[in-house]
Amino acid sequence: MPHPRASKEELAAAAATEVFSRYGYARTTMGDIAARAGISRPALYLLFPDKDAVFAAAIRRMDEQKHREIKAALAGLDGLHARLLHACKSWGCHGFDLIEAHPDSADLFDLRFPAVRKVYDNFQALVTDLIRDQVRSAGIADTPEVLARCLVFGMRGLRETARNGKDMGRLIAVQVAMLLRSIGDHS
Amino acid sequence: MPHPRASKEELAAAAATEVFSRYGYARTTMGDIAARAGISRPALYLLFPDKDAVFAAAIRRMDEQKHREIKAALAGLDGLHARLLHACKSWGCHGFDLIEAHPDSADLFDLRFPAVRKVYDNFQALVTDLIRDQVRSAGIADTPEVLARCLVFGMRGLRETARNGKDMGRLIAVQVAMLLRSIGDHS
DNA sequence: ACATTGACATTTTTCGATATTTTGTCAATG
DNA sequence: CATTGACAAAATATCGAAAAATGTCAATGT
Repeated sequence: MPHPRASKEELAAAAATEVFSRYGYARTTMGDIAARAGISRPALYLLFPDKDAVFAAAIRRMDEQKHREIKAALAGLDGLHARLLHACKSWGCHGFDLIEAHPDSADLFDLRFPAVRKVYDNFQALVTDLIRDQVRSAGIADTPEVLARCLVFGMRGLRETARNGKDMGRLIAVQVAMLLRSIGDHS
Repeated sequence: MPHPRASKEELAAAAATEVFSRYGYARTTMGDIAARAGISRPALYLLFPDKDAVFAAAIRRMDEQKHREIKAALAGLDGLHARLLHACKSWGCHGFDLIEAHPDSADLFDLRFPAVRKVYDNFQALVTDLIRDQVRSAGIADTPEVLARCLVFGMRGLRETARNGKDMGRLIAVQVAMLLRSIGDHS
């Protein structure tokens, strides 16, 4: 038997995701998470070594779910442009609405957390995979990785500058279009 | 007589630039600035209505000087690629070294200050002017303004992520190259 | 008259000492 | 053996007093 249908860690991480999303990192206690998970606080410490580990698990959980959503949607889309555009809009615009809704949850985007940095790295990897073939075939000097990284930079700067702005989708579209033109894609 | 060679406001702004650059916004007092300018604190209030106005003047001063530097250097460069690359590297890498050297001066980059937002807007305008002709002639759907904005977003995200990283110059170069390829420039 | 400033009231920030909360780890329990 | 009540250490919140900074004005000097 590989794993129960939902491991205890998974259940606790799910509870943590809810509480962290609602109150942010600083304002949620291990007691809150344990209560939401229906276990005692020491039991939570048996599942994770410390609060940071719970946080990392919650972030990873959210990230994995978002990537599953994106990849499922991508399967039904044709053309690099449509696929990249959907990935970026889904990740950048709608990806973290729940989190950003709460003003105290800005710490969920603090790059000082390794788990948060990994969210950006994962998205960069996703973009890299999407554009790799086109970059190779177009004979671009820069690698797909570094081009993807530039796009993520742009989306991060955009998020900082135009947080919750409603033209965020349009600006992401321009960034995507720029990247695609720069690698010779016209799909 | 239009203006004395250096108005009192200008002298005070120069003093403010020094002190703000060294200690950041929060940790410099009107007394510090007045002392540096060699005037009394009430005299400083005669020149500017409040601390924010002094801050705005200092930022504007720095920004204008950096733009003068960039434009002077641009006059000696040929080709859009060389010109845009120099502008971006100068602005993004070396532009605010002095300020960023001090760990307490992060507030100098806080977008909540209108004067700081204007720094980004001014740089966006500079980039827009540089690329306008090429964008027009290449028949790109997006405007030069919005393309320049994307580049500024990217540089802002880069600054957040890779603060003081020594590969910042290279990443800026990639962003510049991406933008130029996307508008069909190969200079 | 006019530019300048010492001195003041008000607001903001800092500080320190105390109380509360939270974390992480047991030995005890069922 | 899985679970938890209870504990010590550390972090954080609280709060009143002290210090500092802001913005203003009447007084000063030229």
